[in-house]
Amino acid sequence: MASGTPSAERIAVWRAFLEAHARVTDALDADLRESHDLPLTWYDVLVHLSEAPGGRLRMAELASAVLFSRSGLTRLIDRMESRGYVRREPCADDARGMFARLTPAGRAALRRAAPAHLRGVERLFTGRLPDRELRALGAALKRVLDDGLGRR
Amino acid sequence: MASGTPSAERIAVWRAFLEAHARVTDALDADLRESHDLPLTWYDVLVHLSEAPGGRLRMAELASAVLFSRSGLTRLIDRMESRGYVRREPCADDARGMFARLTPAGRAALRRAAPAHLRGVERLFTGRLPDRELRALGAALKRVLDDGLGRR
DNA sequence: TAAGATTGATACATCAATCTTT
DNA sequence: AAAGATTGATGTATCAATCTTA
Repeated sequence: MASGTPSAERIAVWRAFLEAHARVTDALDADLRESHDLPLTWYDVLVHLSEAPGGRLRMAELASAVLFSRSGLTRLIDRMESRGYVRREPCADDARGMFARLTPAGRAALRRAAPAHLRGVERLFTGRLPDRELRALGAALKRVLDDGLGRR
Repeated sequence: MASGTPSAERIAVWRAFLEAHARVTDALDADLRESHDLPLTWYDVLVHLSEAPGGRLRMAELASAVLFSRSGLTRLIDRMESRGYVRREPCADDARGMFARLTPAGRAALRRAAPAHLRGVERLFTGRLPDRELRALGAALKRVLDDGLGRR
C-alpha cells in the first residue's frame, strides 16, 4: 500500500487540525486552571477514573487511557494524590500492580469543573458545527483511529 | 448566545478529536526523531521559517505561528541555533527585535525530513479519508478556527 | 525472564521578573 | 509606560535504569 506524498490541499487540512487542537486545548486548559485550579491533564485523569468500574484503574490502564506515558503518570498521580483527588491501592490478585482510585474529593472536583468545561467544549468546538458536519467529523476521526495505529 | 452543555454524542466527537491528535502526533514525532533526530517541534519551526519571506521571522511572529509560548520559543531557538539550524539576527528598524533565520543546514534538514514525514501524515491521517470526507473535515476545522478564539 | 511500577537524570515548558529600546 | 526578548525559578514530561513480583 504505497501512500505517496499528500497534496498541498491535504496538508492544509492536516495543519488546520493541528492548529485547531492547539487553540482549543490551550483555551480550555487556561479556563480550567483559572476557574477550578485544575489542569486539563488532571481533568482527563478524573474523567477516566470516574468512568471506570469502581472508580479505579490499574496504573498502566490509566496511562494508556489518558494518553500519557507510563512514567509520566506515576508523577502525575503523585501530585493528584497529594491534593487528595486520588488514592493508590495495592492490587489483590497481583502484588506488582497498583490501582489509582478516585476519592470523594476528586469526584467532587470533577463535578464542580465539568459543567463549565463542557460548555467550553461546546462554545469552542462542537457548537461551531451543525449536526450534519459534526457527524461527518466524528466519522472521519473514527477512520483515523480505527485499525492499525496502536499506542506506542 | 447561550451555548449549553453538549450531548454525549457531541462529547464523543470531541474525545475522538483529542485521541486522534495524540496518537497521530505521537507517532509522527517518534518517526521524525528516529529517522532524522528531529523533534516535531523543531520540524514545525523549520517549516514556518522556510515559508517566511527571506527565510526569517521575528521571534514573536514565529512564536505565534508555531503555537508555542514566547518564552518557550527563546529556549527552543537556543537549542536549534546550537545545532546550526537557525541563526539569530538583530533587526535593523527596531533594536529591540530579533530575527530567527533559517540556515542552509536547517533548510537541508527540513528537505531531508519532509518527504518521509509527509508520507507519514498521509499514512496516518489524510490517507484514511476519501476526498469528500477530507474536504468536509477541512471545512469543519475552518469553522472551529474562524472568528472569535484568538491566541491567548 | 518478563511485567508492573517507581526512581533518577535530563530535556522541555511555563510564569513571573528583568533588561533594553521605543 | 509599553513592546520585544531573555533569564531564573519552578513545574512537568521523557528515557533509561532499577526494584519487586509473576
